Amino acid sequence: MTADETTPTRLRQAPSWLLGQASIHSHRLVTEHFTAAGARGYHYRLLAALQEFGPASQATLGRRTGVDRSDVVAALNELAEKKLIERSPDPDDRRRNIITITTAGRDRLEHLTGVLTEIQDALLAPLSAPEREQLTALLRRIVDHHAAGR
Amino acid sequence: MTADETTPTRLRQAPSWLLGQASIHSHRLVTEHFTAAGARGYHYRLLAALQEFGPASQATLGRRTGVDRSDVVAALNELAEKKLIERSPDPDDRRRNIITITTAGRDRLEHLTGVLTEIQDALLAPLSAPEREQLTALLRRIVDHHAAGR
DNA sequence: CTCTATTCATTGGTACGGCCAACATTGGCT
DNA sequence: AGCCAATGTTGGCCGTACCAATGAATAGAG
Repeated sequence: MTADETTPTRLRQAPSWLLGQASIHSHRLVTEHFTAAGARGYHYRLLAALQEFGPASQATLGRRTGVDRSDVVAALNELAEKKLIERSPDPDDRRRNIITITTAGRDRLEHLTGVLTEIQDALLAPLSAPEREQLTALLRRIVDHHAAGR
Repeated sequence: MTADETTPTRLRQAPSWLLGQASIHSHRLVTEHFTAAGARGYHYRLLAALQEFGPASQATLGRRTGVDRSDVVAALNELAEKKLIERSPDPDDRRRNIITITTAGRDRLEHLTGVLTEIQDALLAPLSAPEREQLTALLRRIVDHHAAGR
């Protein structure tokens, strides 16, 4: 057969490897579905933050979404071109821009959220509902643990 | 407080997000520890495949480790410089190179395997032993599922 | 046995995500 | 007034995953 495609045991055993591989598949799904919808990960993150917490400065958006300040700039430029957000100077602090989501932005976010839901289903296809929750809970604990250290 | 750093609910809920975040932390741990040891992910994968399955062509190595053929070239160049592998032409098929792990390569692999073990511990710190197995099993099923479709 | 398709190593380039350094502007604190 | 911190922005780096194209060489079909 294709013993040619067997993964070394040392790798198969390591959770870090499994995590990475799973993340690759996940990332591929997200990229495929999102690019088909004309978006990418950063866009969704920023739109979601704006929708949930309302207008904010770019720095705050970066903190909420885990996107670097410098990358926020580029992503917002792209979103602004598509009229999904608006950038206006903050009168109370002239260093800042106040970013606002537009109606078109909300619509796009809703649409993308639907896409995201499909993605989760494809990603977790082999797992039952309780197993999915189990996995989510375990992952959340890992993420929280490592996020705690800043 | 820093409601400034709250992640949007839509993201926190998505397993793809959690997977990605966990993978980032995992990747950071791997990178830190490995670069401290003078290696990187690709090196370990290739050495592990050579150790477990013996000498192989570059294409085969790529298939076994999930590394693109073109990236295998670069990684093997680096490993060859450090005398951890040897490249020799295949007399039976002059298109191929036969890659062999050296004694130094085996030593390095053992050392890196130790490093990897430490990494797993840091990564899974918040989980109990049975929880770690649970997570590993769930991840494995996801990875296998998506790897099946090539 | 020839012709075609496939495989191989290699080069070079793309995309995306995470990250860092620097800079000028502006605000807060004392 | 003076210093430190925060902000937006530019420009860059790295790692990982990819894809396209090339020339050499082999395998398979006829």
